[in-house]
Amino acid sequence: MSKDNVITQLSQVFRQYGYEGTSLSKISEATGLGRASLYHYFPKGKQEMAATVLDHIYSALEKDLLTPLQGDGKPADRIRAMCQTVREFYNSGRSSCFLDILSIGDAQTLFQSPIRRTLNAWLNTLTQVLSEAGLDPESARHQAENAIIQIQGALVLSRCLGNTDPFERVIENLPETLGMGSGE
Amino acid sequence: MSKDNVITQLSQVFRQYGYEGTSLSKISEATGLGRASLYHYFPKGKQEMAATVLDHIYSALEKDLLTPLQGDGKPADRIRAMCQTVREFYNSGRSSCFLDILSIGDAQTLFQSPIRRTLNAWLNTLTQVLSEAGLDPESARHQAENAIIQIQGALVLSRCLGNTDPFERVIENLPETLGMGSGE
DNA sequence: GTCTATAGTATGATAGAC
DNA sequence: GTCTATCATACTATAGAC
Repeated sequence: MSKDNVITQLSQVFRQYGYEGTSLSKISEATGLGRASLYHYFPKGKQEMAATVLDHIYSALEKDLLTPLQGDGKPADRIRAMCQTVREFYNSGRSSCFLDILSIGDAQTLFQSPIRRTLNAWLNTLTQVLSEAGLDPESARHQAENAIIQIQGALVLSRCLGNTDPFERVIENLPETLGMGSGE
Repeated sequence: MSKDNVITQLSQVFRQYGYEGTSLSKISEATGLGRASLYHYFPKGKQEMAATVLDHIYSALEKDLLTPLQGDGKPADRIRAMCQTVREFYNSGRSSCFLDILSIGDAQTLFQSPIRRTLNAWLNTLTQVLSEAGLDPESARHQAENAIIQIQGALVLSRCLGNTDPFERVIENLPETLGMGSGE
């Protein structure tokens, strides 16, 4: 069992149950490893597991979202590509966001710096793209925030209702919401 | 110590720590009651405590939000009143939403029906008001969803960033986002 | 109505065999 | 690298005194 494989399984448990709701027993069951075996990969225990997950999230964000967003296509095309990646990442609205989940309770204090780092990276990159598309700095920043607000809100609504329609609709309409319906 | 008083304290703990992150010790500390004393008010224990909180949320929503929304003023005025109530309820973005928090992990299964009941009541009432304002049924429903999506998303963003600005901005702009800037 | 005491279980973590 | 066995602690919940 490779560490990357373990982290992937780990992530799904944390994202579903949250930090305090995730027990080593649940992780043990999900990975097939005994509770004690997990300490081979994560000597500092549960806290290190969640921190590692957040680290992987940041890397994935950078690789699959931020780098493409900084590409050289039309801004509108890059935004559309982002929407597709976002849809896949959140499993069409069936999976929650780690940043939402891991910003609750004691986890908020424990992981606020990686959470803010990740969120700010996304916000800043989006702001830059929207600036390139012609928005003034303040509007660009606000629209970047609006995009993430809509994604997060749609995830919450879809989770509460047990229905992916709100998420799908938000993702579908996000490009034109940001003022890039078809052209640049 | 009245039961209503206990419920108020309870709510703050659940909303901050989530269902699994809330221990009877934390509740005991917040209320000043011994762990065992809590069973006098809630014989079925922790699960009944959270269920009671959700029940209170529903009542508060109905009384402070839905009834005013169904009043006889202009739709735009009623929406603006809702925004002010929402701002107070979420403590200007410093407090999380119970529906977000209690839809995670095992709590999702335990409380999905009161959560959906509450959310649908809000959505349906908002849809009705937006219909009165002249929107066709489909648009009214979508705009109602959009309002709640923006509120929930802004709460998540503000919580993650430790900054109430996004929430404040969303609430400020919500009326015009819904197409009722100043007039009808 | 609130308490002390405690039962029974689950938790995160460690030691050490293989 | 994975395991069994175990520790110390925290948890939810209950019994019963006052």
